[in-house]
Amino acid sequence: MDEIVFRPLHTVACKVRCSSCNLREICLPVGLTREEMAHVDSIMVVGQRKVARGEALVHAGDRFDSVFAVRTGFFKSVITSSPGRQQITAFQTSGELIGLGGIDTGRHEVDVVALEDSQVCVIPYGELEALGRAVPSLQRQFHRHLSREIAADHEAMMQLGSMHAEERVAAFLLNLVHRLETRGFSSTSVLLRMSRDEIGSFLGLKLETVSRTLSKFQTDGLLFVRQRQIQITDPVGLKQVLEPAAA
Amino acid sequence: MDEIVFRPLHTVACKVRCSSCNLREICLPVGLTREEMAHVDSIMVVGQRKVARGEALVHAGDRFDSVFAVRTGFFKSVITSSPGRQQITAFQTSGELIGLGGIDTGRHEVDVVALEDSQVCVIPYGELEALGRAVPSLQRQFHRHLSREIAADHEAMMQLGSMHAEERVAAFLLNLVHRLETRGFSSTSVLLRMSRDEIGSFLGLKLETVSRTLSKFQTDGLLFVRQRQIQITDPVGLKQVLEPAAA
DNA sequence: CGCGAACTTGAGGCGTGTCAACCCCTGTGG
DNA sequence: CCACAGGGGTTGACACGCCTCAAGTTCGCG
Repeated sequence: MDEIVFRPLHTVACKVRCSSCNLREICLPVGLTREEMAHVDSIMVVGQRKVARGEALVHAGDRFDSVFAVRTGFFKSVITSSPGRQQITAFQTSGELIGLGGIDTGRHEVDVVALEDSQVCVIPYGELEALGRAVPSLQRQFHRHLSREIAADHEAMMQLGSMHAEERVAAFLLNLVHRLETRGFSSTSVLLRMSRDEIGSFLGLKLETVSRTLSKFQTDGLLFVRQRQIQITDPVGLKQVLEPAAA
Repeated sequence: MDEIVFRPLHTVACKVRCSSCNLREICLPVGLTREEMAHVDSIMVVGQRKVARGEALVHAGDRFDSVFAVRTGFFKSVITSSPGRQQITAFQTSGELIGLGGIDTGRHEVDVVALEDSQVCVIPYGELEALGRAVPSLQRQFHRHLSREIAADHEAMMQLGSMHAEERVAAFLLNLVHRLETRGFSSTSVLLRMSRDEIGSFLGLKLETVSRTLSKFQTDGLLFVRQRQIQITDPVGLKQVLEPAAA
């Protein structure tokens, strides 16, 4: 009811430059030369958008015309088929691209919701395509991002299809911590941005099972849990949860 | 022990032309004009390769330098993490691309195995990239294929994460039949190319559960099963398995 | 300070996994 | 042409992991 009313609903027409972004080593333009990045900056109009916690960045069914790169914050992508049936397909954080599943049909296939106040770059897909033709290494990086999402989805399928609850939760935590570590955060301490229910939706488990599993890990001395704050005390032990029969 | 010995292990250096391929309306070059397709034919060296039933097209860890388009036959893509833990991530048939998950790392992440004697086009990735720059609509189609795989993986995650056994099997059959229908096959009759065990691996179920579920569908009058031959007698009923509470 | 949402923990039920026996189909060799 | 072997498929009995339902606690936010 307050400031939300005044915030524009769509893209802020404020130009953002990749070359001066602190995510340039993680995000779309990884590995571009200074000149290439300057070229990208000069041609591609990248807008910026803020999304408040709980708000949707895109809705399923929306026309697809841009991909989004997370600058700051945390998002979930949720697919809904039959009413009531929902599945979180990914959690995205800084430097990760959102909306890639919509290129094919021209419509977004997921709802994307901010889990905390966040900021994204809005990258018009048409411009990205055109610029990819002019800057091969940008094209290459875009393809790598698409491919990375495919490989990540396969890993998620592996977890959903062939792991027990403890293994799924362990894999989830290790994956999350690893991604955060790449971004300069602690490798042993995480503040979860998502609820137990959301973790469960991603892992194909109920929230109670997630909660119980975290409690068990604490009992087993692998980590400390206090609500959404997690401190991993035995990273090796946590990895061993994934090894079927350790020596 | 017979002719297999004489079949070259790698790509047959035989040029294949997209323009004269009967899959051109389904495969990578969908929607290209006659001129564009001629251009593609003249530049891109697409090899061909035969893969016998049970043989691997690629192994996980292999250097990635080509994507493959299925011409004829059927494949499974299997990801293996910890020894013993396996997950089939997809079944591919004619017109579908294989190996897209390997672009990012430069190594294939899956084993791809033929489920019947098959033929693929070998599309060198470097050439595809270059040609995409020259032919925008080819680039667009390639992106759409990448995006389609992402969306398909999300659908698979939805099945694995939030459906019961009956729903998964029904969704699997409907998806399979739909894809085959697009290729001109019957929408009610399928000859499964994969074993119960392989279906189970894809769906996150045990082979016994797959078998039981198919039997139950038969008892319920939705279909006839005889080994790998399936005749869908009540397509509407089968779809209703996916609707939580039908009227 | 108090309400509601999120989380934890317990008890019991159900769906799918496990283990095992049997059947069917195919291919092979006598 | 039949016997046999073997892999794939079916079916049953039972076990167990996760879900369901429910009560109680903690935390965050207005």
